[in-house]
Amino acid sequence: MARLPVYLRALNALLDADTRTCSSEELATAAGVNSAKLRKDLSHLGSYGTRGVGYDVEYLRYQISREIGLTQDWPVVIVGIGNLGHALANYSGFSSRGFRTVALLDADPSRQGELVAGLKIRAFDELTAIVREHGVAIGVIATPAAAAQAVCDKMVGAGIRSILNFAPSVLSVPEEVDVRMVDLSSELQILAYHEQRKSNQAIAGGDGVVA
Amino acid sequence: MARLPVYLRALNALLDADTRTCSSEELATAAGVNSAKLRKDLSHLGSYGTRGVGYDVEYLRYQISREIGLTQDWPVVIVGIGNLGHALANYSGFSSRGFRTVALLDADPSRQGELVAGLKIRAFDELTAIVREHGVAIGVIATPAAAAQAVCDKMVGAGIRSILNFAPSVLSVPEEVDVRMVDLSSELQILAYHEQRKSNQAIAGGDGVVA
DNA sequence: CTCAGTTTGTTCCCACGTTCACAAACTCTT
DNA sequence: AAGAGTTTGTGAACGTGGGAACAAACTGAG
Repeated sequence: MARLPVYLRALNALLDADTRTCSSEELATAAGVNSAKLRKDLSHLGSYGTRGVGYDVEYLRYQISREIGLTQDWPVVIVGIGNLGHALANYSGFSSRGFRTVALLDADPSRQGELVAGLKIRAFDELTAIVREHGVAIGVIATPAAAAQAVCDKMVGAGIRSILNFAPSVLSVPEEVDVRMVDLSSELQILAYHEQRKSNQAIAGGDGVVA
Repeated sequence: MARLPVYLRALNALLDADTRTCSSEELATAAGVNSAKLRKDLSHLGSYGTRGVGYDVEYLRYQISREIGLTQDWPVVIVGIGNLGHALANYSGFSSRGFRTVALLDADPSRQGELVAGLKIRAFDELTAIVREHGVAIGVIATPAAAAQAVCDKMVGAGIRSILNFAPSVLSVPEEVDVRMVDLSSELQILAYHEQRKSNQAIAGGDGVVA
């Protein structure tokens, strides 16, 4: 379920505030969802709450971590060390949550050898060997759109089965491979769409369509 | 609709390949969706296709751009110029799609004055004045989680009504304000979740739960 | 002009996810 | 020990979104 990471974040925040137990209502508010939804989500993992009391924050946190798979080590490779790849390599949110960046790859020879976030940028050709050596299952694509499909194909060929794609390009992959797409400019466009509708409503008091 | 930007990308790709007209089937494949869904989405905008022929790529592209609001200018401010803010400021996908970054803001005085992507980093205090001056409606938050809500509140106070939040923190805003959240580590966690289930299936041939 | 072929726009149906509402279960006071 | 007060887990209604299928509309050939 895509909301588990949100719950996990909320639980971590509660732990930081030394909260030992919490109700579904509190946790739901912190996570920004309905409390019934939260309870149903959690009940799919098992009965980790106590009626009349609530949830033990530490215990629930561990159970969700385990469910997501954060109790194990996830080696990750990042391909495409431009501005975005650079930022991702330095992003503390990855390493602090059980993800370990084992290699940074770039096709541009002039960048290879450069030190980013304590790792030397290596040649894209080394991908297969690195995946084999570290047992990498997750790959991050931060290349331009034109290169994304080729990088993806090589990742799949090397055995990677989960891909996080930041390139604005639809990837075609075998069925057993998961792709999650993060398109930064799409997000802005969606905001602009809603913003425009809000403006039109303010002006026309309607849907902005002139008959 | 959240899929319009995807369609727009696909149409741009078709235009680059000098395609004048396309069927819903082609466009749907390029966008990675079902053709019936695509037709239904497009029909919400109006009847821009011709039965027996298909859609005029250029015309449809313009109509979608107009619907999203890309025919107008969208000034944007980015707050928090760390690794990620830096990458966003340099990200060509924003400027090439009608979004104009008018200011970069950071609370850290030692960074202020620094030149990033042709813009000088300015003090966070200047936010309200900048929003007023440029008519900014969209704000991007790329600060640490701890600062996000305060930045958000100041944005809302200054009149910003659409916020793109990269900080891993749930923002509370008035109803009329839109927030889109992009949580990079959540994306990785969702991948890890699926990856773990795939591994368990491969080993146990079941759901991985031991009775 | 007519008819076969093609493709859009739309209707109908289904499945999923969300929410409400309530029973089961726990705590604490008296 | 019993009852009042909480809070979880879940069953049932509801709404939304997706997909198949079909009618309407266009093209082109004969």
